[in-house]
Amino acid sequence: MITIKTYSISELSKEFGVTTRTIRFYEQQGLINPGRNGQTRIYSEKDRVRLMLTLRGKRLGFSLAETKELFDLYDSTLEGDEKQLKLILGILDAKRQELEQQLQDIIKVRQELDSVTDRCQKALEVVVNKKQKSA
Amino acid sequence: MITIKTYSISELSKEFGVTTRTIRFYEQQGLINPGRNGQTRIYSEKDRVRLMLTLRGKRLGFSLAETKELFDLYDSTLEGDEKQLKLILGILDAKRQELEQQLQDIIKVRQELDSVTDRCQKALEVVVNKKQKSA
DNA sequence: TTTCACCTTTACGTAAACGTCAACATTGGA
DNA sequence: TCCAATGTTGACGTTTACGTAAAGGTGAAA
Repeated sequence: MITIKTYSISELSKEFGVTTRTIRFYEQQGLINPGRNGQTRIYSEKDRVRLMLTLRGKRLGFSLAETKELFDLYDSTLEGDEKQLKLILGILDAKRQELEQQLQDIIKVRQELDSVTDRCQKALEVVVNKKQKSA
Repeated sequence: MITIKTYSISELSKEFGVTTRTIRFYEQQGLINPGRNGQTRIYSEKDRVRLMLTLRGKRLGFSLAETKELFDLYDSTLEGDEKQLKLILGILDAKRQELEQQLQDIIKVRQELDSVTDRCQKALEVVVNKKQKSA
């Protein structure tokens, strides 16, 4: 007998630190597609992964619509015709470029943070020195 | 005579591809602080840089409030006392961790994009092969 | 059996980040 | 002189991503 691991909404909510409202909202937006036991939602591993991916996208500033688009693309790769597949490849490439831009942004912001930290530490030294002298 | 480079709102709007409404909104939120010539706003290089940084932050999913916080931190490093400076250093560290998380996210999403691309290209090959055989 | 904890739907509320008028000032050219 | 471009301040509208009740079903434990 094969048993497939499933999750309740509160399990997922705890694991990822989001409210159940959020999870239901993502379903409403077509990002996840849990099964049902009567009225109650049952989440599969696939749902869990998609939730994870959705949250990861969010951290990168992806809108839910963008993430859904990627999910739909993923699903459609199995049945697309030539034209469709080439279109998908194009979109994927655009996303990759977006990510590259973000990577560059991160590097720059990191530099800026470092520079402010430096400046801050020097200001701190000055203050501490003054305190020592006055003591 | 020293001349300092200034910019009009439309110049900046064109350079960065945002509407003038957006620039005025950022001012209202305290992110930039242009001078005035009568009623008309005059933007300095500092304003231009801050606009650039704000937009960069946006691409990384920073809220305007967060970016403003960083600007305020930057400004306050020049006059902070010890306690204040240590607090700032703490906040900077938190931001750095956030950036690290984002970097990890980007790497993972990039992998996922690559994997979908792969899958897509293989599906494309299958389609193209079929076409050749039928020809 | 009642009291939880946990689940559900429906629906209105809200904060952020602008868009989109409206109505008006000012300024450099034809 | 007048007009088009560019600027200004409100102020209301819109989208996204949920928050927050309200009102109720369900199963297990006490």
